[in-house]
Amino acid sequence: MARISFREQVLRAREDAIVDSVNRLLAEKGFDLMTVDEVAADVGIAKASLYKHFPSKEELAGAAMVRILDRALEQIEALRKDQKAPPIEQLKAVARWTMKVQLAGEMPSLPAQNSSLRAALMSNKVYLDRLMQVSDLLGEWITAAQKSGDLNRKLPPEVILYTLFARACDPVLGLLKAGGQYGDEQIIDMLLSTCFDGLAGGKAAR
Amino acid sequence: MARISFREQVLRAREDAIVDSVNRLLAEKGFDLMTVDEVAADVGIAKASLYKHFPSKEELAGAAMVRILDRALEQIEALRKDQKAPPIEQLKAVARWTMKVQLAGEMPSLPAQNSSLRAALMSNKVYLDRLMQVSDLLGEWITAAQKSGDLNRKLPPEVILYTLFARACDPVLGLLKAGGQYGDEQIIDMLLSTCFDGLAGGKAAR
DNA sequence: GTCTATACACAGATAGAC
DNA sequence: GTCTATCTGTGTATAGAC
Repeated sequence: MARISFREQVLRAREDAIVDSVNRLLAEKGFDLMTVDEVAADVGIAKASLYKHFPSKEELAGAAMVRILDRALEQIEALRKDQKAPPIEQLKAVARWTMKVQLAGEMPSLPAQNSSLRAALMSNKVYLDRLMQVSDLLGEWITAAQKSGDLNRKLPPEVILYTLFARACDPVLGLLKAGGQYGDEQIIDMLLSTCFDGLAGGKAAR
Repeated sequence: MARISFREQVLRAREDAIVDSVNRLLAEKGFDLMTVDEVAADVGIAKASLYKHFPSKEELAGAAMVRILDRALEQIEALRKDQKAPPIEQLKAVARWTMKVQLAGEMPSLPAQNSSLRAALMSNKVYLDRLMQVSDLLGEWITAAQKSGDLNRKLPPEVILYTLFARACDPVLGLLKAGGQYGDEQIIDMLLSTCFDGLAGGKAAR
């Protein structure tokens, strides 16, 4: 491992703090409503200093996305080491983690519409790399679960993958949480049920 | 029915054209990225004229939402007259219609985060009224379908309702359409399957 | 009610001193 | 690399003539 100077450590720590703020603000207000001024204020530095670390608002968002994907990869790797569970359970565990993060207000979900943001992300190699890693790992579990019959064989794996990804920004989570009638675990259990067994109930309801 | 002057008819037609544009732009770029200038340009009138019809951007969005809810109510009423189908099939038909509208680029979905918009909608009586009407009608079908065992009895009706509403802004639709591998009907069939029977496949897969 | 022209606010990004 | 001060563009909303 390369040696890192003290100066660089401080720099890393600061950038980490920045990404922390961006992550939270992104989860709270979304990309369009988050302002760079807010980020700077939240970190406690001047806006111009922010721009020395990240060249644009889009890059800020990209860094936050890379980080959440890294956290996801950590989770996935940890699950892979506990080999005991079958693929379907691994997938449910990942989905559960995703929802937990969202309910905790730590899921930076981006609008699919903003074109400047999309362009920036699509040319962000690190982001694309992480996204592909996650997709590949989940893809393995998906095809395995389809082979064993735990997931519907008629569905293209792609569709299953997208559907799982979409759990990260499912508005139902927020609506139920805002309703205040259910605890986080309860909400997650219900949505896991609707996701894997459907509104009809599938295996579980009969 | 009240008599309507010619002048008023022209006014109505113009406002209809405005809401048309807002609806499409809202579906295309979302509330935050849609600008009033664009709307005006799209309708072909000056921005100041727009503001004579609607007092704010939020009201514009509200009008578009009222209209899509009215279209939904039309659909629902039409289905109610064809009494032949059981509640579960009625619900699927509504979900199918919702997805079709979204794929056609005519579903004005709003960000859950924008607070000024939320405030405006929550004090928009017409909007709230339509929303409640739709909720009530769907709620009847939901409880009936639960009674007959076609929908999971363990799920609170609220959760089912929200999940169905969420189909109107499901990002998976857009992703699959962008992929270009599947036709609209195919996409809708797959997502209807995952929605009601789950990723595991439920009744359908076995 | 429709227009042109403009006020006003604010956000992203930069300049330049330290 | 951090700051204060500023530039520049753009978006919502209005003024005021017709």
